[in-house]
Amino acid sequence: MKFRTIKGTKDILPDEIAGWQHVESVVRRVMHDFNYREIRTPAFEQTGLFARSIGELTDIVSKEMYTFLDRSEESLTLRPEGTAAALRAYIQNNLGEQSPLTKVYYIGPMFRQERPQAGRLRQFHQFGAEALGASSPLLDVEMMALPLEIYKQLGIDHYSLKINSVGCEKCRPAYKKLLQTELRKVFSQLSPDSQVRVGQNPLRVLDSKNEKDRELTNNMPLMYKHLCEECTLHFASVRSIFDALTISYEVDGRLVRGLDYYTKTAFEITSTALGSQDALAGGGRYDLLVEELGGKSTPGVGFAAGIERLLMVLSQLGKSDQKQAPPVIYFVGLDEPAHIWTFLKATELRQKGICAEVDYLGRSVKSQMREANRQQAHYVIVVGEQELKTKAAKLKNMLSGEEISISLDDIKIPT
RNA sequence: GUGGCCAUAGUUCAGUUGGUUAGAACGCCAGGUUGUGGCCCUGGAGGUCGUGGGUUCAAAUCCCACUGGUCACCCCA
Repeated sequence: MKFRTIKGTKDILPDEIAGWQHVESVVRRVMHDFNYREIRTPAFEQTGLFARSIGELTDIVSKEMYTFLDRSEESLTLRPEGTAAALRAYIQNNLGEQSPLTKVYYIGPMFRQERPQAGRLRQFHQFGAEALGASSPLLDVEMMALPLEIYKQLGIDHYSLKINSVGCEKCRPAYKKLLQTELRKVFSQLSPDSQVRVGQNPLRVLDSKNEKDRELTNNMPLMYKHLCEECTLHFASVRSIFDALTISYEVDGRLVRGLDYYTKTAFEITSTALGSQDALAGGGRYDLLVEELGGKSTPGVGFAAGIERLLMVLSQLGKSDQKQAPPVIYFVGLDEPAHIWTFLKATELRQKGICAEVDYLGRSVKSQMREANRQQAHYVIVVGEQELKTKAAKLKNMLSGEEISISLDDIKIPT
C-alpha cells in the first residue's frame, strides 16, 4: 500500500522551508510594526458560521467547502478563509468590550475543495488582518498599505492595486435594481453563470471574466458612481489618503469579489508574475458582518493574502534562495571513543547555541569530510586517538582550507 | 464540476518504424595506498517503464479504462 498527499495538498520540504520562514518572519514583523496582535483560531468551525458570513450563494459556500459531520452529527467545516473565525472569536471573547478598537492578524492554513491549478491548492496558507471597531477610512487604507509594506520588504514591487466601493445597505439596493434592469436587457446573451447571478447578486456579473459578458456590460452603471453621500465621502477620503501616502492604485468599478459581506471599500492586489490565479491579496470593509454574526453592530475592515502565491512571485523574481544556516562545526570522528567524545562535545556546544554536527554512521574520514562539505559546515575538527590523548586538534576552515591548532578543552570559534 | 497535455532510476529527461540484459546527466554510495572536503578519475547501488485490462509471436512503445500530476475554464489567496 502506498500513501500520498491527497489531491491539492503539498508537503513543504526542508529545502523550501527557509523561504516560508522568511516570509512568515517579515509578515510578523510588519504586522507588529502596524500594531496588530496575532490571533489563532481552530482550523474548523460550525458550518453555519461560514455559510452566514461568506454568503450561501457564493462559490466558496455553495461548492468549495470541506464540510463533514462529526460523530455527534454536527456539521463542521474546515475554514475556507480567516475573517469569519476571527470575528467569531472577537464576539465570543468580548474583545470589543476590552477596547474600542481591536486589531488582530492571523497566519495559517485554509481549505477549499476546488480543482487544483497553478497558484491554487486545496490546503493553502494565508495571512491576514482585521481591524474591528472603527469606520475611519484611515483603516481602509491601512489594510492595503499593510500587505503592500510586506511585499515591499520582501522585495516585490510589481503588483497592481485595484479598489472599488460596493456601497452600503442604503445605496446598494437601489443600484442593484438599476443594474438588474440593465442586465435583463441583455439577459439572453449573458453566460449561464452570469444569468444565474442577475437575480441574486447582479454586481458579480460585472466582475465576470467572460469576454462577452464584459462587452455586454461595458457601459452599464457602476456602483461607485451611485453611492449615497456617506459612501461617496468615505470613498473620496480613502482615495485622498492614498494620494497622501503616494501609493498608486486604480479604481476598478467592476471589482466585487466573491464574498458577500463587503460594504464600501473592496480591493484586490494582483501580480503579473502569477498565472491565471493572479490575486495576491484581497479584502475590504464589512460594517455589517459583526452584527450579522450575533455581535454588537461594529464596523470592520480586513484583508487576506496568499502565501503560496507570494512565494511564487518571489521565486519568479529570483528572491527565493533562502537557506537554513549551515553547521558551524562538523566533528569528524575516527573511532568509537572519538565518536562518543565528539557527540558529547557537540551537545555542549549546542547548549551554547552553536550549531554542531557529528558523524553517526561510522564512515571513513573522506566520507565525513564530504558530508561536512555538502552541509557547508564552516569548520571541521578531526578527532582521533591522538587528539584525545593530547587534547589538541586542528580546526579547519572549510572555505579557505586553513588549519589552526586549538585545545579540545576550550573550543573557540574564530569570528 | 468541465476540458487540454503528461506519467520511464532519488531528480531532469532519452528510448529510433512495436524486436534481445531499458540508457544519459545530475544526485547517492565506495575507492583513487598510512587520518582531510570542493575539481578530476574509476567502480557500484538504484527502475514491477503510474495501475489494470486488451491487440500481438513480441508492448516502455499501439488501444481502452482507472489513478495521479499539470495547465486552463469557473472562482479566488
